[in-house]
Amino acid sequence: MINSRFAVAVHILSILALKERETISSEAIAGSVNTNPVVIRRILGDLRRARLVVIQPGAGGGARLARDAAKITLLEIYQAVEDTALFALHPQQPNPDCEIGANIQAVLEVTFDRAEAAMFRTLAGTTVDQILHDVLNRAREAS
Amino acid sequence: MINSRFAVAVHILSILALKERETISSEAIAGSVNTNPVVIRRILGDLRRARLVVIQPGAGGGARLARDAAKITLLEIYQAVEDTALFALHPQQPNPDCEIGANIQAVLEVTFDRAEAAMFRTLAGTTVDQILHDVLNRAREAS
DNA sequence: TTAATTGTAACTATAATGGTTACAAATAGT
DNA sequence: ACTATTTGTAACCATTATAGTTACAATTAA
Repeated sequence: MINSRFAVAVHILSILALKERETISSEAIAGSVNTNPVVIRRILGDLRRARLVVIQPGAGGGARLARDAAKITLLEIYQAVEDTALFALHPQQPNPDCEIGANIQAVLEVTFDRAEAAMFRTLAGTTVDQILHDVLNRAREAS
Repeated sequence: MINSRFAVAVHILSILALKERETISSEAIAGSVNTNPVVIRRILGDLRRARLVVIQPGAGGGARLARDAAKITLLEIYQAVEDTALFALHPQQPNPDCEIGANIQAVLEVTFDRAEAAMFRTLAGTTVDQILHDVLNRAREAS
């Protein structure tokens, strides 16, 4: 299972998209996500390194989007916060003296890459802007 | 990251596909996977419950495919050994008093389901038979 | 100068993961 | 009936991942 950092990262960027041009503190974001501000700052660090947000340190500081929300895809967010491959191979190297053991990992890698790529394509087809609009539509319908 | 049980399960079924109609013990499989037989038996238990293998207990017992390797897809294997959703949501419920917090999870679920479904479609397009043939082709090329 | 804020290290608690031992139950072969 | 083999599963262990927390130096606005 892909951990919650990705879900939280999308949440963070949706907040920044809503409050465009404002600078939002990790504490304010933590209030919406319902966690500790340090957890948010760690994820914001990944997003900053991926050039998705700009962070202003010091008093009155915080984060804002580095570019328009319509130009940030979920794939970019995923790659900013996840570094491992989607599928794990064997915990130990299989037996190289077995016909299957010697070759299964190379074959699985190709298959796994294809499956991961399919998932990536759908993430690349959704932007932060779209997420925000879906969220606001739901908020409107609920009221 | 999806754990190694899926990779090992595909490995197991490839062995059973190679030794069609034979009954293979968890110890023999463990020798190829390079792990403890109990680890194999646990995964075989999932595969049996999913009706992908048939297991013969007792002396001379072991596992064999429940049907032709060309009729077993990687998606069936994935669903046999994985029970959680691909993407985790937030560790804690987001703040329901925040417009974003109150609605982000419902929106993410839709998006995550689409991404997962795309991955599933590619897994459904590959069979154990194809994996086995790719493995054997590599084995031949390497010799 | 002060207060607010980030960045990061260090630590904790909990859960997931894979491996191991142990043993009852089932079964084949004699 | 006896023996040897094998599965199924519980119990436990070590390692790693995960998320949360405290603490504090560095940065910055006012």
